[in-house]
Amino acid sequence: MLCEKYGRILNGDTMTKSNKYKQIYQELLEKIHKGTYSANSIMPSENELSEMYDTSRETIRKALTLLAEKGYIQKIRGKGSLVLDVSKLSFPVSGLVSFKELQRSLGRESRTIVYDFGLIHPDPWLAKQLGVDTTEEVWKVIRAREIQGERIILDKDYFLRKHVPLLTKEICENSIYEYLEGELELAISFAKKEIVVEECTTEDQELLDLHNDQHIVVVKNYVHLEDATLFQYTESRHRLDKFRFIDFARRKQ
Amino acid sequence: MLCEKYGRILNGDTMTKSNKYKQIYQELLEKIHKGTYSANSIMPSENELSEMYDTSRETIRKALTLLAEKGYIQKIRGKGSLVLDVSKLSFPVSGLVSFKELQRSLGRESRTIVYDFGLIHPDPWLAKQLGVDTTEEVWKVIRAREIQGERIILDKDYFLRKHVPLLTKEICENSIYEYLEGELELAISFAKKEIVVEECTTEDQELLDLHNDQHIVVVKNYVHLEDATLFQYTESRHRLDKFRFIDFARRKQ
DNA sequence: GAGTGGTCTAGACCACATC
DNA sequence: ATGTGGTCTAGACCACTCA
Repeated sequence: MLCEKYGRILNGDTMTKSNKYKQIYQELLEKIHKGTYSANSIMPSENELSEMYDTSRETIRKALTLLAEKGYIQKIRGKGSLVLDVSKLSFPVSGLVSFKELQRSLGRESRTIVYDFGLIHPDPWLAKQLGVDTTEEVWKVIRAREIQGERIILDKDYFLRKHVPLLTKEICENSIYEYLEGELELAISFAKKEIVVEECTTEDQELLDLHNDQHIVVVKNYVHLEDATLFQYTESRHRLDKFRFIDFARRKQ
Repeated sequence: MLCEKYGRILNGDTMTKSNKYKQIYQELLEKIHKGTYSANSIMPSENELSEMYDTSRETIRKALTLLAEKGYIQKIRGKGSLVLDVSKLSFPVSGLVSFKELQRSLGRESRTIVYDFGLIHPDPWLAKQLGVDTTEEVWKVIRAREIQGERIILDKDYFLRKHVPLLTKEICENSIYEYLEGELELAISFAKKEIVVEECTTEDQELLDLHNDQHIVVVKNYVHLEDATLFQYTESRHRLDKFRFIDFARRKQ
């Protein structure tokens, strides 16, 4: 039975947490990607799945709810769970998607240029954004993202030092998020994102390859930890013609 | 006990569905807004709530999960459910927010100008967007949204006639969404939103009050019904300086 | 009428935080 | 040691779809 497999995975060396419904979610997702459960067909019912995975129906439902929230299936009452067309949804979705993930999924050549990097004391505006006072120590990182030879995105990151003791230029050249989640195991919980269009600053013009654009798309990110404290403020400044944002919203309530 | 109250509400004339956890969600939300559960304090525990509402803990958890997904509380393991600062989250969040809701929440004077309205057969491009062929009948609605005397947003809506038999100019001048959900009780299920910046068309320049802008922010919306069929495609074209998008993303998995 | 997903229950054990 | 939220179970009834 499949349950044995989960047992082994869960109790193996690499896994730290048991999470049957997440394991089942991963397995089902694989089957959708491989076409075992093909687009526009109905998946096995919740009762069938709970037998197949030797678990309770509520646990299967948690796994299916995850799939539905991420847009892989659509549950239809009285009929079953419809597998949606994955190929149409492969683009990463709103939320905490990092630059590296984005590039990987698009398969493009990219490079990161670190312009500025160090510890500062925030000015009053930044202190307010971060919800601290101006005596706090803050990491400041200014990076340009180069895609196919053009500097497209200017990322300005500010982290609270008390949450991130050490940061190096090498880390900034790769993915800060990967470092934070992988090395520090910081628990990023939720983020507020705000998208507006602003007029270009001289900094934008110096650090990016703009084509006489007057404007720039600014994505502001406020990232919170699991205890609900704010620990990062980021501005991601995108050239107009290369900006794209996709959001997959599911009706709640 | 409170449960009696729910019993009455649920079995009353106006309610059609019993949904204990949604009722509890509404009650708790009210208490948060009223300050009974104040910002930065810990709510009653799940066990306490399940006694208070005379229900099982899993049902309380469903209500709390709703609150957390919408950003009103933050659950912290071992500690409790932290009430977040509602005043900072009052702006409508990503998803299926209609123009009317948005204006209402901002309290601004606004007007809708219907430029074009009628039944068409889609051209090949639109047919592809909607996932039908060119023989299908489609409602086409072109509206400008005027805020404080300036035409800021150009909305281009396309609905499949087979899902929306009747549409009038009056409905378009108000909220189509309210009509669809209120009158037709259409079950809108999920939407994909895409935000890009495009060059202005002559149509944009004619129908909006642009200030020599070369570009315009385009929000493309693909709206699906509960049976996963696509039934609406919308383009919302915003003047650069008035565009704002807010997204509240919660970490999943 | 049989099968589906949606809701609900009354337990249970766990990891974690606090005292 | 106690209390918290996170997970899981084995039932149950409901509204809905479809033959």
